[in-house]
Amino acid sequence: MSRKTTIYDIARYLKISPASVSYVINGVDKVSKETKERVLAAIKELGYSKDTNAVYLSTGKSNTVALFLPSDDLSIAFSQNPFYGEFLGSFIKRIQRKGFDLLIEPLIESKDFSKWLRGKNLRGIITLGKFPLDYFKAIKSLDIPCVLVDVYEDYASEYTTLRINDSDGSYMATEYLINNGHKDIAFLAGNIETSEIDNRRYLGYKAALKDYGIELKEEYIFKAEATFDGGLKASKDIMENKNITALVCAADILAMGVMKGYYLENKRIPDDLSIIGFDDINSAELVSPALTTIKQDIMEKGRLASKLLIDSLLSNDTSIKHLVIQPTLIERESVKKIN
Amino acid sequence: MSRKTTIYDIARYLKISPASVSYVINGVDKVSKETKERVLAAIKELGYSKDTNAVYLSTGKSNTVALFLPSDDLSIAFSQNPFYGEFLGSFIKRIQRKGFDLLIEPLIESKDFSKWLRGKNLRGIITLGKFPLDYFKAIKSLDIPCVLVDVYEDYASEYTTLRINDSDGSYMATEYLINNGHKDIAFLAGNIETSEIDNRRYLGYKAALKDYGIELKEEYIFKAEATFDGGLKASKDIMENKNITALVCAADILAMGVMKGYYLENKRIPDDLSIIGFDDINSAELVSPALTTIKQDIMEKGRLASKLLIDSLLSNDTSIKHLVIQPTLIERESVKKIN
DNA sequence: CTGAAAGCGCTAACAT
DNA sequence: ATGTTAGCGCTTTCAG
Repeated sequence: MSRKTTIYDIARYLKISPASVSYVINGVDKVSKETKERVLAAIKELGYSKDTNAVYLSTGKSNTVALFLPSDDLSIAFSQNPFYGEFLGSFIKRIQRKGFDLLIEPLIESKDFSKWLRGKNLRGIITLGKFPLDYFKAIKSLDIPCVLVDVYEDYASEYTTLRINDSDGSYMATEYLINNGHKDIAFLAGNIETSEIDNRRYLGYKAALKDYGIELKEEYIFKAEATFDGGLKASKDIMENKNITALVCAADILAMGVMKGYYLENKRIPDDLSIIGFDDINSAELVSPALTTIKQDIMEKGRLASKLLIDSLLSNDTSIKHLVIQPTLIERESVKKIN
Repeated sequence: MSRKTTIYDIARYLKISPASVSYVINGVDKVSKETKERVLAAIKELGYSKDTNAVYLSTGKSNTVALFLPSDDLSIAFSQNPFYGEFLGSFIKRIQRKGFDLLIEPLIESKDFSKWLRGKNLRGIITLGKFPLDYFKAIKSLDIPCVLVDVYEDYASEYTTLRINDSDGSYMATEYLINNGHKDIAFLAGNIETSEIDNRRYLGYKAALKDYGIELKEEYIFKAEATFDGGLKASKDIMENKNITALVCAADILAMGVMKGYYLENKRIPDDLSIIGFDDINSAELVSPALTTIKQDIMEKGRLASKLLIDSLLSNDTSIKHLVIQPTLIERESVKKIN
């Protein structure tokens, strides 16, 4: 494999200066039409392509954007949470189309996070989920475009953010149940106290009940570890309360655990319990009955995230923006009309 | 934000030469213990970190490894195939631990793929799935370490490859069914003729039947589009043949489609049909009944892929290796013992 | 053991 | 319109 072609090779070949070559490559309008064409031809002929590293070194501007994930173990993160992969795919597509490279970084444990970060020479940053405040501060001190996806803490207001409207989502879910004749509607979530997302989803449930004049019963609120097994365990408790006809879950995975619990007890969904999930994960339409759920459009999320970042990258506009995505109801088979 | 610290800053600060600083940074044994310590201290104090771009420019060796995916649309690839995300997570973890950066690239349509590739200055390459031969040739001409994951075509033998043992997998599946008393075992796959993976899975099924003296019946072989809907459609045909008691599917997603079909007809799995899948995708344990399946360990796959690549990267050993991963049977609820 | 200096490929003044 | 040249930050001979 021969050495790669540089602008010097082209310049020598054409007996012109490297600068001229550089100009045509970068579309700087300083060269005659004729040389421009000759250069373009030579580029093809000699098989030239730009060395991005050299460009960076010269301009000080890298083309690398980093995506930070809130896990120190990427393999676990991606395998347990299909959301990451989907978001990544949607995000990366557009970011690359604009000529940026994407680096995927786990949440590294490091005192020198700030220093480490600086050494990366990033052009922009996007984070997914909750990080220790220190990390955000370090990112901020870099003074480069940055967008925070799915962070709900107070300090997020100082950054450009993107998230979905969680309370609207569970409001819709609850309302849908009510419209299907349900009054005894339970709610199942991970932890309303510690998870801001769960809390917001709870608030939507609560608001819907209130708006429809249905009393909120303390004993209709269930907690579980936010996993399939958590849902499975919770199903036992839910079954015990014979009055409950419907359940809104703060996550599909919980809903599926509950469905499993009912299946194992030979009870039927939606006959014995109407159930509605949240997220619309891939499995939601695979299970039987297919899960009615609140969909958060992850592809859309990825698209918006990249748009937010790219706009800021290209325009050097660092003003703070907050985008909220509206979820939608996906009607499938797990809710039964009663009365 | 102040300019980043360079080795010159450190050198000036310590009144030594940049070269010495470079030496200690790279562990070149040419500096006195004393200056070494002073440099190390200064690095901490001044907050220095290496500029990888400059290193590359100087040495010509980049630290970037690229992962190529066989889709021009990454968002679709990742969302439809959770496998990608999981593999990525597992792979990236180890590759980063060794200090390499990972670039994720879609299958770009380009006459100049070869040229484009060269401009990326990659240190190593890993591909996932099937690509046009031209692409592999271009990669090969780069003469850098490269590992092909899940490619079954003949030319793959010229590269280092990694795949699972598909025929063993379906052999195990079929054998398991036989051991559970089944004799009338159907097989469902995407397309045995065009997909080498499907073909191998078919071969394992066939071999198991033969070894156990069960006649292979043409009418027990079903074809479907390799999707959930494909499985759903195929379920109708399978139901019609009342003799069939069990089914081995070449993919979990197909199995789930079939399960859905049975559910919609008010038939029960595994009572009306025992079913076994292949892959162990995430949903496999979420559905009811949970799907018994052949697991291909994707985390393991990612780990081995990174090991293969890293070994070759660090040792400059470009000898060709072929690794085959053994799948395992995951016993769940979708197979019933009969007789 | 330490330093000077050339050079990696490109950009962007500054000259011509 | 085109050429010259000084960096960007680092590595690496080659001298001292």
